[in-house]
Amino acid sequence: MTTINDVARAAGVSPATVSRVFNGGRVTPERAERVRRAAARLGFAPNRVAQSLRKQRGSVIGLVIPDIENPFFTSLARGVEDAAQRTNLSVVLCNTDEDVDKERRYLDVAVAEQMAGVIVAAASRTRTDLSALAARGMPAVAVDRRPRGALVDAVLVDNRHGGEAATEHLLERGYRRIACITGPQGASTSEERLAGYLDVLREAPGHGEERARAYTRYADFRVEGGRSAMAALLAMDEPPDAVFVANNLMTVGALQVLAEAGRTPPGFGVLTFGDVPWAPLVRPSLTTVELPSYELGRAAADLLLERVAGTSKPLQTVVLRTSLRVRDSTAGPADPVLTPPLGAPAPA
Amino acid sequence: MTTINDVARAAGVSPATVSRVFNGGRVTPERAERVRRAAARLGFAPNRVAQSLRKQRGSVIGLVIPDIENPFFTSLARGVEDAAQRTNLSVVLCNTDEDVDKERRYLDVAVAEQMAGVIVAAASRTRTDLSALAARGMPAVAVDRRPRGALVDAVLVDNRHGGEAATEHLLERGYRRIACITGPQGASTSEERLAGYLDVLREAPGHGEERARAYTRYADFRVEGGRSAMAALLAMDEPPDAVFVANNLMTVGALQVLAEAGRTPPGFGVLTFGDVPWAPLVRPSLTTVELPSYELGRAAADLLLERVAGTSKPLQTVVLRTSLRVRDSTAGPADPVLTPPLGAPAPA
DNA sequence: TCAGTTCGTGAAACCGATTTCAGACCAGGC
DNA sequence: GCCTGGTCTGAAATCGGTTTCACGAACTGA
Repeated sequence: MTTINDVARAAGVSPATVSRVFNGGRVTPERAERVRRAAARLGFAPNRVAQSLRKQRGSVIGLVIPDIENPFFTSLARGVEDAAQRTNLSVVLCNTDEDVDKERRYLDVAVAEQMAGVIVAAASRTRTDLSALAARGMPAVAVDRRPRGALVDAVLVDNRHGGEAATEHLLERGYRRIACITGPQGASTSEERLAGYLDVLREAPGHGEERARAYTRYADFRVEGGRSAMAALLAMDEPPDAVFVANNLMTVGALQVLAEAGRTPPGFGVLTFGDVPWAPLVRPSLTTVELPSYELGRAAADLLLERVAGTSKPLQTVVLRTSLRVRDSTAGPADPVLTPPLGAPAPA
Repeated sequence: MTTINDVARAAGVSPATVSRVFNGGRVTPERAERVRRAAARLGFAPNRVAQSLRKQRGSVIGLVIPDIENPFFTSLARGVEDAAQRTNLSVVLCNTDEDVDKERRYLDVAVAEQMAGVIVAAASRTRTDLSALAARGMPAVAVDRRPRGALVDAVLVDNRHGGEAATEHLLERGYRRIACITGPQGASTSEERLAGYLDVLREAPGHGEERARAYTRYADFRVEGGRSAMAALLAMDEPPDAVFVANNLMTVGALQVLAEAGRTPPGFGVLTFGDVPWAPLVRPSLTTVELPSYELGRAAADLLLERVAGTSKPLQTVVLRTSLRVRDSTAGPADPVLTPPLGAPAPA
């Protein structure tokens, strides 16, 4: 390892001068050039560990996400990375597996490694604790989910609006018994998406909140949870004819169960929240509430970079909109006799 | 930040003693207890940056992968993480996007951050350069792909065997014109899988190497590459009736094109290398050469941890076997009159 | 010409741990 | 009583940078 001292000796200057050359201090051009040449010749690259120790701040930012296998988060990660790329900070990914303990360990590592900052998609709204970071003065940005009481910047999705748009769409297409499979109770994302669903059905003639709640199932945002929730819905006395599923993984589970039961879209309406990757493979194509996952990461990184640079702006919350992408899985119910879709010709 | 000095003062001992308490030096039990209590009371956690600087070795290991959106690598990452979990090392993920420059930057970061070691799934066999790591004495393990000439431990997959098994299976099921979509030329994985395919067809009556090569297309391991390769194959004068696709993403592209052309499995045989996630959604289910992705990560981490611990074993290469998982997409050709599947009754 | 700036520079302190080294202390053997 | 050997301890050096501080030279304006 060639150090700053080696370079200094080779260039006939003091280490302080070398440091100044690389950090924008004032150095006469002639000396600076000598230093640069010596550095290049020796293949000098500053030891980031020593830098971090002295500056009391590292040059990596941590991105803490709950599920690396979910394309939503990988796309988000890509957004973060692209934003960081333009600075000299590197991004490292920490996967918590929705496990609060694992998450806490990673946050401890972030502190111990003196990371420049952290972007956190919290594993739990109530149990994720960002206060240790704040106490150490480490900038943090919450993304997708805002942990309760955390005094941090946040970049969120307008989940409620997404839930409303989804439900309205299913109503318009003539589905009569619209179910909802949402995530765990207590997760802000699931609660909000559910709230959007309830908002719409509460006011819809023939539906109402009570009925909507009867058609609601809580699951765990995972494939298996989607399976069992869908199975439970199909086992009802009066099973639903459409379902709004509050995340992409659960949709996969739901689709499996539907296929096994022979109830395929669009006869049985399926609308999913969040892009299902490989969606092009699914027949019929899936109507989706699209999440701006990449932009979410991008925006979070921009916010964090500002804080790292030392801005003293008041805390911000940015909310990004979802958009409904209509495809074939919600074309209309199998049995239009009972419930003609809007604008459909009357049955013969 | 409470430091080792704060703890020392609070416990009435020297910093050296505090360090010894936490690193297994000899300290009288009574003092050790005093130190531990003081540390707990002050919420002391050693500053990893300072540790790294002094020890000349950090406590994170870098996992450098080419495509974080590919479930193969996320599963591999999980294997690495689980193995590291049992030590006090943390894993950070670096996504290179198959981009050699980005990869080089990450490797530089690994050196500058004095990481304990790196596990690399190389972006390029010829252009990925691990020598800088070796020069700095940083342990490295190549996984899935071995960069040319790198003197490192490696954990690989028996791609050739997988390619053979796949091709044999398609032959046995009665397909007559078996194509292969493989990855980029020069990538060891694509070359080996192709080699397995050629091995089998070279000896197969009615096939032979020349014909097999005519049915071979090189693509880029991505969805779009799979699309265009499949389209090119279908446009041939005598299009294939089955395809062996050398990775999961390209299979997605190929399936799209096949669906659009109305040529669906198993009438058109499709066999994919590597688990397609969401595979349960695809009808018919896909016959697959399964890759031991998790175990790959696990084994690579174990190897790396040994090196980090300072073993002086000679370099190792571990090769893990693939296994053929037969499902419905290779049930037999659409037109068994021409080519009765083995054991099928003669057509009436 | 002289006081007052400004600029460039290197010596030295500093970040927070680990580790070496030398000394204090004690027990045991002669 | 003295020497030997072992154990425990703290002072100080060290890792590789950044930053403060003081100093000398050059420049400015009167």
